[in-house]
Parts: sequence; structure tokens; C-alpha cells
Amino acid sequence: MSHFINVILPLPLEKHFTYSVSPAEADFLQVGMRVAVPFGKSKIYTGIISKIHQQAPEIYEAKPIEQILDEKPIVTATQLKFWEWIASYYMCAEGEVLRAAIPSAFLLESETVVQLYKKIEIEERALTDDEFLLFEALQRQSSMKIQEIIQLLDKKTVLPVINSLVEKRVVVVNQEIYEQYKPKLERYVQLHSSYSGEARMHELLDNLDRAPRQREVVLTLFSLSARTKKPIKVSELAKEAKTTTATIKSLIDKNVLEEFHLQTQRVQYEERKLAGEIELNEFQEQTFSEVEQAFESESVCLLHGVTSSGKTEIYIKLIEKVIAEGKQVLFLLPEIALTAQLISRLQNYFGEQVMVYHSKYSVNERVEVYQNILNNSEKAKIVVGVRSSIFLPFQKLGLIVVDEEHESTFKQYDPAPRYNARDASVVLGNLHSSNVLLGTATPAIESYFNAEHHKYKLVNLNRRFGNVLLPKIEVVDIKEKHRKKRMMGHFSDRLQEEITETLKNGEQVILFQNRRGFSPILECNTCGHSPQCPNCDVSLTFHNHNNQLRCHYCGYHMALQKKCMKCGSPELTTKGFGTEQVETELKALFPEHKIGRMDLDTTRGKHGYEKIIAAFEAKEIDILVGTQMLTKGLDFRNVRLVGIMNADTLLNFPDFRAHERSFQLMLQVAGRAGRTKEQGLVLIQTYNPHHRIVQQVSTNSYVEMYEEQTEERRQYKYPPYYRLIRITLKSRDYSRVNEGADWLAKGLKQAFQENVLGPEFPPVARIRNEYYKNILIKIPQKQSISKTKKVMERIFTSFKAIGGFRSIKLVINVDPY
DNA sequence: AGCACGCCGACT
DNA sequence: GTCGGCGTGCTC
Repeated sequence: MSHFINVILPLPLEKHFTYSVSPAEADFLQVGMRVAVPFGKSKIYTGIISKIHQQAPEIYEAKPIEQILDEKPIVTATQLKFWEWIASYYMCAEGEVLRAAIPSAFLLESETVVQLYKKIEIEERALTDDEFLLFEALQRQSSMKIQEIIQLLDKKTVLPVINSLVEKRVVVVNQEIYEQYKPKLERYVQLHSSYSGEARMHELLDNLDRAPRQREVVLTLFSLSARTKKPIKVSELAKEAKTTTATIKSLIDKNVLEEFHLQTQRVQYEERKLAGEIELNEFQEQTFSEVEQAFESESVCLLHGVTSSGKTEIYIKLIEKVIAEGKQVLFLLPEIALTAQLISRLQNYFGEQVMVYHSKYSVNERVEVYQNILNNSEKAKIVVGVRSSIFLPFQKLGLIVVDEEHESTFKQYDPAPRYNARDASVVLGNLHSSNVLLGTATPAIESYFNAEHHKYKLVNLNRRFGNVLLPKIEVVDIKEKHRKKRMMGHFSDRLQEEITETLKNGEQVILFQNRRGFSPILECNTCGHSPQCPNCDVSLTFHNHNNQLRCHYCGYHMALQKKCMKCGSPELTTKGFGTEQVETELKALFPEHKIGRMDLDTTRGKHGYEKIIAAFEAKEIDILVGTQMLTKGLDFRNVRLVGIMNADTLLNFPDFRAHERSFQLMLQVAGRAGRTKEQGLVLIQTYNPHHRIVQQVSTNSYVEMYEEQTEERRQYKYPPYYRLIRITLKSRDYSRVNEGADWLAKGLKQAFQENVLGPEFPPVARIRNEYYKNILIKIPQKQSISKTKKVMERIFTSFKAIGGFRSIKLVINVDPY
């Protein structure tokens, strides 16, 4: 009886692939293990076993596997079910989910390398120019990857060259497999075995009489090993003996010492004192028991707690209970870098039981976190991470906390799977029979809607911690201020006044400037032309710090032009203003105060955020100017004033969620003010002081905002009443996109009638020389999602069957955000 | 996705 | 006339 396995490959292919295995292999293998398999002509991929069976495929012969890569499964059965759900709900291949779900170091892949054939005696004349070039290069470096050869020869098709050289027996082609995960090894030393025994030791010390440094090292080693009984690290010994590793090395070379390696954990935390018990105040206590009660009847609970009401303490108490039951906890955050404060609070409380998982970790660090969770190790009881942490191999998940649940960063945009970690964690919670807590000061309309309609439980907490008053919010009408000439640049007299006042009292100021739609561009005063990106349909934005014009979409950049590129006029102005301009104006207005800026430009690099935040906390900065980043969970004690430079750019964004987002953003920024006893102040500068959202922010009326917004959404058929699926067509060929989009929209309209919108060009219709066009499908609540998707798939299949459309890429975004 | 096969334009 | 471009099809 022959045996087979089905394998998921990390490729955007719908199917699983079947390989043959020997009876012994079949006996050893388990679902969830990795195998290396040949795929196509010459490539080797890592796949995950999804099924072990004995049904021989009928129409082809299964290839045998190349290699078994694991001794036990690295993917759990629950994960496989979860992947299946993600793939079907978000309309992508399971292979794409696999790519996103496990650390890339687990997915070793083969790469074609070209090497010289052993004994080469060739007639150089028999080679073409390209062949000779490659031959020469291979004499300098022993092996080359295809990509390197493409660069070397500067052409796209290099395989004919290589094949011809193979035929001429000049080179050979090999498949090199890269195991990417390298355990971190620490160097240890011990006395060489030949020196055991007292006599030999004395002899050794005598011999080292003339080398006092080395003698010292040996003596230190004795005393260290007597004290600790543990293996001695080279670095430790060097430090203790006050010598360099070179001295130790010479002892190793002399065979006095013996070197060995032990695997260590890369992800380590310094030991810290654990914080004591957390005392909940009366309102937190009340909320805590409400959440617990909620979990008795419903597995998902939405915690709506005003900013700085102390949600974190409640989370901690809940987590504590769950880990006491021996279960694991997943704590999801929108972005790690911005929430260092929260992480250290969790670590202070739970110590080594907390593990952090995010994209700035190296591939190796991620493997270690993954394995700790897989083994349900004590070090990974609580996992704090960004959206991709929903894919970690939890064994027994007891609670998922989604903090700042309204954040759009929980939705992955590119590449597939385009999942929303908040929504997916509800499904994940289901698979684990675990509870899910969604926490935020400004719930997403969808979440609040679910709570209202009894899908989730709702718990409110509307007291700030320590009974701090909510900040006073004041709206400043800048249209009027302009009329009365009370503006200095972008600062109203009112804002200047309050900044002065705040600084006088030694308190700090935060100024918020939305970047979107406000990036400065260069414009010609004579003809109105502004420099465009050659690859995308956008104006280049001006970056002061390096005098460059830059494209946000493709990264194209050029030096700042002195003359208009169209008419040659030297009169150029920068239009629009961003954080940089705010900063410049501030420096002029408050020259004697330190001003800091926090945006994408200043926070680049691994510790960019931390530095600025630390400087602000240490009061080295008086006024902090920044973008969205400022809204995320930062807890500054000394901020009295928060200024929103211009609310209108947020409100006028062309998106059905613009109002909801503006409300959330403004309220979140406002929450940064007055976190201690004194009441804070928020000034909102706007041209539309009577805008409903501005009013609702100033009175902190979430429910009112929710009701108005849902009514609008109902009327215009948007979520939460309708589900959305957006299809984007991409192609280098402009007319092809148009034709394809029209065809597809027509087909979809036959099935879904008026619930198909478009096709429409997005605001930026060309990116990296590819044209984009969107079609939007609205799905009424009553309409079955799975049937809708089936119909869509069918239409896509006939779309792809049409000759000219095959080169058009289709991007499907379910629940776009 | 990656790679091979097959068909048409700009160069010797 | 070929070389090199990309459209088309397949991968267990």
C-alpha cells in the first residue's frame, strides 16, 4: 500500500499538492510538520502537511518528497483550521496565509546557484561575450545566484547563457537550500580534560609562571567554577579576570582550555523587580466584574472606557486570572513601537511570562518566540504583539485582548491575506473557546453596532483614573480669526496665548497636524505646474531636511528644482503645510523653547520613537509636534495643552469612514491632555466650527456620533449594514484596465445589480507605472456571504479565461478599511 | 510565484 | 536573418 501526503505550499495557489512517501515516512509524519518538496522543474519549497492518506492521485504521478524538516508538528490543528477560515473569508490562497503565518525562517527555499565545473580548461574563444563575463566573474567568486547574474549581465533572460555554459561543461547548476534559522551560540570554556587531577593542575600553573595574564585567567576560571557550578562563558571569564578574549584564545590554542558552544535564547529580558499587587479603584472594580459577568454569557466583550480610565489595570487583572488557569493570553496592539509604555507595564507585572512579537524582530528572534508558544513554555504565557501574532501556535488560549480595537492598522492591506486581526481574533477565540476583549475609548462603529445588536457584550467605563477631569475642549474658528487678522501663520491668537500660558507654568504642549493631504508640494507661481512623479499619478512632495522632492508611493526622488520644469520660471512656492512647517513657525514664535517633532521622517530607525518619547518625558522638549503617532497610548503626565492645528483636512477626506476616523483621532489626541490632577485643555482649530463631528468631539458624545453615523451608513448602504468587497484591477496597460474593469463590472452587475459600484479610478490611478481601477461590491446583511463569494469566484474564472485580460492582476479586499 | 515554451519586433 | 521581449500555461 502506497502512502501520500497533501502539502500546503507558500505560494498563491488554490490547491494542496500531493506527494508520495514511503511507509516508514508515513508512519513518522504528522499533519503540521514541514517537508521540503520539489515543485516545478527545479525548485524546492517548504510545505506544511495538511493530510496523510493512501489515495493515489489518478491523473498524475505524485513526486516523492525531498526531505522531512521536523520531528514534531510546528503547526497545530487549530492553526490549520484558522488558516482555512482566513483563506476563504478573505478570498486568498491558503499558501498566502501560510506565508504570513509562520516566521520566514521556517520556510527554507532552494535557490539556483551557478558554480564553475571542477577542472576547467576552456577555449575562451568558444564563449560569447556574456558567457565570458559570467565565467570571469565565477573565477572571482565561487558561486553566483540567478539574481546576481541578472545584475552582472544587465539583462532579464540569463538562463540561455547559463544553459549554454552548462552544455559546454564550463559551469554546473546546483540547488542550494538555505536553512535560515541559526540558533544563537554562546561561547563557553572549560579546562581541557587532560588537566584533570591535582598533579596535572600544578604542573599547568608552573608552566604558566612566565605568562602571568594567562595564569590569572586559569585561576579565575577555577574560582568561578567553584562558585557557580554552571558553565562559564568566555565573555564572563574575560570580564572577571580583567583580560581580553585574546588571552583566552591563546590558552585555547595551547589546549589548556577547551571551547564549547551552547544554544541560548536570543530574546531575553533583563531581570526586573516585579511590581506589587494592582489595586483597582471602585469604578475599575465594578467594570472588572461586569466584564467577567459578560464573559459568562458571551465570549466577546467590548470595553468602552474613556482615555486614561485605567483599562490596562483591568486587562492585567483578567490576564492574571486566565494564566492562573494555565492558559495562554494574546494581547493585540496596533503598533509595538508606540506602546513601549504598555509593554513595560505588563512586563513589570508578569515578568518573564510576557513575550513580545512584532515585525522589527529578526527572523531568528521570531522563531524563538514561535517555539516558546508552541511548547506552551512558561516564558510565553502572555504574548503581546501586532496583528500577525494571531497566527502564533497557541496551545490553550484563554483570552485575547485587542487594545485600541478601532485602529485601522489591524487590517492588513498588502500583501494577501488582507485580514483584519480584530475580526479574525473573534474567530480565533471561537476555535479556542477563549474569550475576546475589545478595548478602546472610541469604538469602531462596527464593534459598537455588534454590541448594540447583542453579538458582543458592552461594558462602559467613563471615569478617568484618579477622578481626573476630562479635558476641556474648545473650538477655535480660524475662518473668523483670518478675517480679523488674528492668525500668525497657522497659529490663532488663542492657541498662541494658551501655549505661552502653559509653557510659563512649566507644563508641556502637544500639537497635532495630520499629514495626509497636507504634505507640502512645489508649485510654480507663473504656470501653476508642480513636479510630478514619473511613475505614479501624484505630485512629488517637498522634504526640507534634505532638499529633495520625493514620491510617497514609489520612493522616486530628485533634487529640489530652482526653476519650474515646465515654463522655466524661477518663482516657485511650497504649497500645503506639514509638521515641518508647524515646527518652523513654532521656532519663530517661541524661540526660547525646545521643540520636538514626531512623524515618519524623525522616527525612522529602530529606536526613533523611543528617543523622542523619552526626551519628551524627561521634559527636554517643551512642545511636541506630530502626526497620528501621537494618538497611540502614550501617557505623558505633564501635558496640559493639546492643539489640533486643522480639523478640516481630516473631515474632508473622501471616505465613508472619514467622520468616524476624525472623531476617533481627535478624541484620542485630546486624551493626551491633563492626565494628572489639573484639567487639561484641547484647542481645535477649524474652518467649520459647527461641523457635527467637531461638536461631538467637544462634548465627548460618542453615542450621538454613533447614531448619526450609523443612520448615514444605513442610508448609503455602507458597513455595518452592508459588507464591502473591493476588487482592484492592476495593469501596465491603461486601456486594458479599462476594458477589463468594464467587463468585470458588467458581469458582477448581472449577479448583484445595483450593489456593484464602479468601476472607478482611485485617487491615485497610477502607481509604479501600473494603472488601477476599483469595483466595489456591497453585500446586504440578508445575502449569504459564502454564496456571494462563490458567484464572484465564478465570474473571476470566466474573466481570467478571456485572452487579453489574463495579464490584469486582481486584488480582492474583503472588508476594506 | 517561478519557470519553460512559443510567438513577434529591433538589431547584425 | 537572430536575439530578446513578454504573453500563456503548468506546477503534485
